[in-house]
Amino acid sequence: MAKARAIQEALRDRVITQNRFAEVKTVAGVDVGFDKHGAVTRAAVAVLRFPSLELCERAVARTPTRFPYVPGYLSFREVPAVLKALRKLKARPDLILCDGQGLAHPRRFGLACHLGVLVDIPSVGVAKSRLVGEHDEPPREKRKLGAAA
DNA sequence: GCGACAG
DNA sequence: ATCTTGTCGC
Repeated sequence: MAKARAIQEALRDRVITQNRFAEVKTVAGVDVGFDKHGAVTRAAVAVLRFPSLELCERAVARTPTRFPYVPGYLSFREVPAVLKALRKLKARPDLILCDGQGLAHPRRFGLACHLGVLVDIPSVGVAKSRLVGEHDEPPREKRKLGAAA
């Protein structure tokens, strides 16, 4: 696990938070599942035209599972299969949405960051539940533009 | 030592 | 993630 930690720390410095004002014409959605009782990792990616959301292309890839699920290190388990699926695409998507956390990670380097850095494509983590931290319920009303942080 | 813990 | 019955809400 120390090795994974070292890789994580190194790649983290390549995360860019700035808006690069890229025009998003295609968005990729990625999710991972497992076959053979966890022995095989299976990643699927669907690329949609934005904002019409019509399907452009899709790809599925399988790789032998070589890393256990360890909170904080999920990317090491799922990223290999995702990279393989992305390599099958004809065109690189402009943005990637993936299951799991991105910056909301104890070391600010969740699955979305890890993937985004490796393929150099802006990515957003869309987790279904919380890894760490807590928050108050956001105000129902939208904050005024330009209001103080 | 105990509890929490993306997927 | 994966399995899986009963239950809840629209």
